[in-house]
Amino acid sequence: MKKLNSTHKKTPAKIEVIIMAALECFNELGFNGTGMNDICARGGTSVGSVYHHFKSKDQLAARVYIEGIKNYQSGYIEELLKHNRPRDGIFAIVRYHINWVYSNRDWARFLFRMRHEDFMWAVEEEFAQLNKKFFDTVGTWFRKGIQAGEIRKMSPDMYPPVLMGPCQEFTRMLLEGKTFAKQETAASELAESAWRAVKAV
Amino acid sequence: MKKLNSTHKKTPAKIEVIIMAALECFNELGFNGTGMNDICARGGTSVGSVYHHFKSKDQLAARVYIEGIKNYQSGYIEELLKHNRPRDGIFAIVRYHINWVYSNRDWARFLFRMRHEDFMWAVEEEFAQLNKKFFDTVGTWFRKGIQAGEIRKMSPDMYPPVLMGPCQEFTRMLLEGKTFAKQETAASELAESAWRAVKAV
DNA sequence: CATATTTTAGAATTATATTCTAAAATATGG
DNA sequence: CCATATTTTAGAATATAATTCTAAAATATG
Repeated sequence: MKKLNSTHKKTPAKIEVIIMAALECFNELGFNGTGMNDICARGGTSVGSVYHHFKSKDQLAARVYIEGIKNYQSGYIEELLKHNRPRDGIFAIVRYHINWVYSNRDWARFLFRMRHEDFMWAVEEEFAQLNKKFFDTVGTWFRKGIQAGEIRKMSPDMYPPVLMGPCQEFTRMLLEGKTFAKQETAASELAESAWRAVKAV
Repeated sequence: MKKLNSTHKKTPAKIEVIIMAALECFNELGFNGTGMNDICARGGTSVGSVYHHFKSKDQLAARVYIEGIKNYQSGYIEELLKHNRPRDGIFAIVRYHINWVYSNRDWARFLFRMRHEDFMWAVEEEFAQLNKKFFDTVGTWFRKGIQAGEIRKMSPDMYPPVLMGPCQEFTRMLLEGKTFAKQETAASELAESAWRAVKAV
């Protein structure tokens, strides 16, 4: 009559509820402004329950972050791999980034705001792993274009900032309410800029 | 025999000591990881004293931020105004940004990490003011180049991200230990990229 | 020098993240 | 379906750390 490590059927759903409640609270009240109370209230659950599923407030926030970054990265890779020519790939990922932020504002806001929070140490290892895989894939894709002479040579570390820096900054402004530029305009102008910055000619 | 609002001679020095102690603690231990205790210990002062000069931990952190951003922005403007040709100005500010980060790591780390912290609401107004003045000045400078046809036309909101986004991302990587690129290499490659992205031809 | 004001110090208070205990719910072998 | 080991929930108790408070010390100025 012994059982081990089984898990109740509704547990994954409950965890998801807590994560979404946490995401909303953190966005509305900030990390420090959010009490475990607030999360429990919004998720319709109890302190004990939350602590049963998550080791700490930090762990919880970190899980939220991982959830978001996974979604972003997987879509990014999927989009990139649809294309072969450097120019097409660059336009695609810039567009992807901007669209993703426009249609996942809550997640995007959380990812931007929390990128450097203390609690990220709670998932340092996992986060590094995700990033490594992500940058490896992207790097491999771009190497083709560089070797084919379609993308100009720079120190390898410069490509990510040059390509994605502008959309990062633009979407940051967007989420801070500092710009109301149209999605379409932004996407095409930033993609064009990125392409000019790296194309070989 | 009545006096009002006078201030002891050593007060400004003390405030500076507290600010530097706070900067170091926050960088080493994170905002939440830092106790008022830690700051007092490092600054050789007492809780009561710190609270006499700063309304709260949030206020203190926010003052540190403002101190740092003022230094960064004033140097930036000074550098930009030394130049007249768009290309020269762009090279100068990219270089300035990178050099500033290399030679003010502590401040830079703090500014990056804390940009979206809750406590920034404590100085929202002042921060907005600084940014407005900063962007106005920069905007005015660039408008010349655009009108002279040396810089291509884009939505106005795109210039800041296109010009500074790459160095922002690069220096972020630098502070996270994700790159060891040489200061000189980074500066020239990123400046060149920025110039290609916006030049008219 | 006298005294109003500012500054310092540290104890007391308050707020809130975390731990703990026990009850309720659930899964599974029989 | 039953018995029971395990997981999950709940909320009270505890611990930690920010903030407030009170009084003493230091300082500026008429």
